Amino acid sequence: MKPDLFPRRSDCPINYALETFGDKWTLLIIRDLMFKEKTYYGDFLSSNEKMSTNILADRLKRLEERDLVTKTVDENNRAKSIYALTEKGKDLLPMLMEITLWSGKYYKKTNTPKQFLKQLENDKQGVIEGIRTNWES
Amino acid sequence: MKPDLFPRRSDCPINYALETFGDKWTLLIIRDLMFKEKTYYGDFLSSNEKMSTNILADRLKRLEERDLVTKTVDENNRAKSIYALTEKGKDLLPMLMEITLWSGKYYKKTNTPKQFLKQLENDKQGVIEGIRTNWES
DNA sequence: CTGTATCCTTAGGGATACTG
DNA sequence: CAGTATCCCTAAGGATACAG
Repeated sequence: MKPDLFPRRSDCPINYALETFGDKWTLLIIRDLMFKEKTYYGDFLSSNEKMSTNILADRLKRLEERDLVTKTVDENNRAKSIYALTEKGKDLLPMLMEITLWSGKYYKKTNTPKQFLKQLENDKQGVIEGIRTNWES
Repeated sequence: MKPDLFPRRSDCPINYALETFGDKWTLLIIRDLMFKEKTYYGDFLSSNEKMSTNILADRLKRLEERDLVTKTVDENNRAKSIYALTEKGKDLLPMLMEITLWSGKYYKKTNTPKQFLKQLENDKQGVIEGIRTNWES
């Protein structure tokens, strides 16, 4: 793994996380990779939040630089790339689950089904498959 | 509790979280309130990340609007205010712990002691006191 | 010291055109 | 479709002055 050689405001772990994915867009890409099995450039563009192409390209590049995401050529269509989470990226799952639980508790309009939040609360391990099948677009 | 009446890009819970505290500064204030028991305006300014006064004022206002933080007059010195986490704010603790664990695994320079990360891993509940005593500034 | 306000520069990001 | 590039406006935010 590449060393992290980006300028930092401090050595605080919270700050490290913020400087790695702390903006209004990056975590949406992680979400799509983790829960929606999106893999192509166009997949990310089609999300509800409507991110623009320059932002997407920029964030994918940053995620690659920070070793959260890999970019490989699709052998079935060498004109496009497959984006995938690294171990470092996949390890954000527990954090994403906690975020989902928190939002589920306080954001009444969340599109995550109530019974699914309950299931998440009871079994925080090994739920990624459940997430993938239950998550609404 | 006030209803959430802010414009949203989507009803996704991850997106809700991003629109509530998804920027490079807000979570640092939450961190200071949660782990360092900072309560005054100047306390936040003195953190390592050196946020400027206009940013701090703006973020504190947003956090109040979103019911993560309360602002009350200090009866010992009525010229200053005491900032504190609401239940909604305190409920971010599990997420902050997961962030700390993740950064501890991948950010080698983190100032969080190794044995403390191990303790956090083993006992994710009821560790707030431990965090407060072990956290380095 | 607690905040607010202002000035000003840079970064974020929407729209869209363009290339392979 | 995948991805880059440009145009241009707005938001973020550093520095600093100022008021209570």
